[in-house]
Amino acid sequence: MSVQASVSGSAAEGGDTKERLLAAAERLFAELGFEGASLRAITQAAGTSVSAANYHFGSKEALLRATLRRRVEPVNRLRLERLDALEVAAAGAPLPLETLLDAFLRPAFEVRAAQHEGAAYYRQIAARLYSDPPELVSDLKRELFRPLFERFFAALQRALPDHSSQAIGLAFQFMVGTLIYVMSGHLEGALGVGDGDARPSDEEVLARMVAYAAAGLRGVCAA
Amino acid sequence: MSVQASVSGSAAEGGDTKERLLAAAERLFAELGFEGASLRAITQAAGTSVSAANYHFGSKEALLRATLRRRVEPVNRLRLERLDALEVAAAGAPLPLETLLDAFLRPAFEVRAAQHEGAAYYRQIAARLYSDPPELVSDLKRELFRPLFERFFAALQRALPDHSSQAIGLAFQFMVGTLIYVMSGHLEGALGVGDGDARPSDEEVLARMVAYAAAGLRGVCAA
DNA sequence: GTCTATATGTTGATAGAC
DNA sequence: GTCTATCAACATATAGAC
Repeated sequence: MSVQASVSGSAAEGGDTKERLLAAAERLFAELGFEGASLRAITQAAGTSVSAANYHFGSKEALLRATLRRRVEPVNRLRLERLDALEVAAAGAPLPLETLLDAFLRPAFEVRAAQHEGAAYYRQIAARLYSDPPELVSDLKRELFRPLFERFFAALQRALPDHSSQAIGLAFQFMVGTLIYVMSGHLEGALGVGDGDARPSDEEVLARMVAYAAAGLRGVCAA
Repeated sequence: MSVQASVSGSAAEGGDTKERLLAAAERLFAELGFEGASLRAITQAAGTSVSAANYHFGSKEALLRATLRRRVEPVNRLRLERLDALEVAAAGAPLPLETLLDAFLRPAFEVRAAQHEGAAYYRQIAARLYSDPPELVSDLKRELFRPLFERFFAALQRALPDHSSQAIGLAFQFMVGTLIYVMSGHLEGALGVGDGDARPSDEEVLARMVAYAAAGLRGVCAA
């Protein structure tokens, strides 16, 4: 009965169509951009049809938003879980700056490393949020990042009580810019980073980023 | 003779076709991305035809590279001029870190501010270099940035003699990520930056960036 | 140098069978 | 849910007149 139904048809090949579409869309959007990746190429890579994609997502734009949300949400959830845990443990005391920055930065590296096949494409997803047509993603950006930003901003203000909120806000954005750049894979092939000898590991890059951002945040007021 | 020739034909409307094409392409590539901006839309905005664009640039891809080169080259020229002048004045002594960073960062702001109508679109040009299909721009990136990078990297090593070259290389890339983010206009509309009260001026942002990057570079070794 | 006209392919979305 | 077939619109590039 239901066994026969699940075996018949094209759903039998393992993995449901919706998930295959998300995976293919992620890869092709990352490689070719929103306009460059045609719905036909995506659905062909997913082993399905254009109309199946429109059935599941309604439009190409909605498919883009679904791919972005799928990757960003777990990172931000992890960030907030870490921050919650740290604040509970600190029992009201301000968190050390390095600890706070690590809670914000590390999840991006962890989730990227945890993607099996998506790892190679994950790198460009964050960048797309900042280069694809704003009308497609600005609402999504607000939805995904506003609650996160407010929590970390408040924690930074407690960690740096002598800083103006403008200085903290700017420095926080500076750090976000660095993170997007690194997550987009621009360190690979960057001139002068690990030239000749060893390319730095994720762990090295993260440690340097925390040190750089912490020093930068502390020093940003010496303007 | 030549006067008549210059008056007749469609070149008389002021501003030559090539320049109008570059201006229109810049705007539409910035707004819609490489694939999103059609050659038809660009040539129509420039008041000319598709075949004129292909005559002047050969292909849509070459037109993209020309728009990028047109904006990036003056910035890098200015950077190198400043660095040359500073090193001559220092007569062999290492340059102060803040001075060096200012020479790298300020030209980006200056050139952006100097564009009359291009200013609104300039912001996304740098970002496009880092999100458009790599095969279209990676050679161009190397051509435009390698000589620049080598000069500034050497100057940074002299300014920070106790830092490893890996630490300097990474921190330099961190700063580049911040600059691209800021030049891409993501500060505008960023949550928590100048919310309510005054939005920071270019001069304020630049001063904060120099202070942030200088402190970050000095502190990046405390990993 | 610039145009009109056109060749040739692709796009996103939908209608309707199953 | 997924398919095939089809639509109107649009793409890039070129040919050839002027």
